[in-house]
Amino acid sequence: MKPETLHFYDKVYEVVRQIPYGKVTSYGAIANVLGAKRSARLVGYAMNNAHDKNVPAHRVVNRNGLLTGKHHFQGTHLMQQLLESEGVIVKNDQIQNFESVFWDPMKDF
DNA sequence: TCGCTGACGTAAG
DNA sequence: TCTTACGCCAGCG
Repeated sequence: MKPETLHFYDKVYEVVRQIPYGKVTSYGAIANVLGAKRSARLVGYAMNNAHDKNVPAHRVVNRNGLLTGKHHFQGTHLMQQLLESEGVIVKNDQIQNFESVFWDPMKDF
């Protein structure tokens, strides 16, 4: 399901909400699903607004599995805490076993 | 209304 | 192999 009538940001929110428990994905993967591989930035920037959108932004990391957006969370390690509570191992802002917990949005579409 | 900025990713030098 | 530059779109001074 890919609502193309919505704005790019809204599309991002839709995809992020599809991320299952205990899984994570990358900005680039989301951008790719939206058909704009080069718009990975927008995905990240969209997350900035996602704070008020009921979106699990903590499940979205960059391509390296790095928690680049953790600064935007309340607590210093809130993002890490959330991920770990879901079974995702995080160390030094870096997701361990990234390939194991990585969820490809393409599969759901 | 115009311009700057912002959770990334890829290509090229 | 490492560093630099560019593209994408929306929100907010």
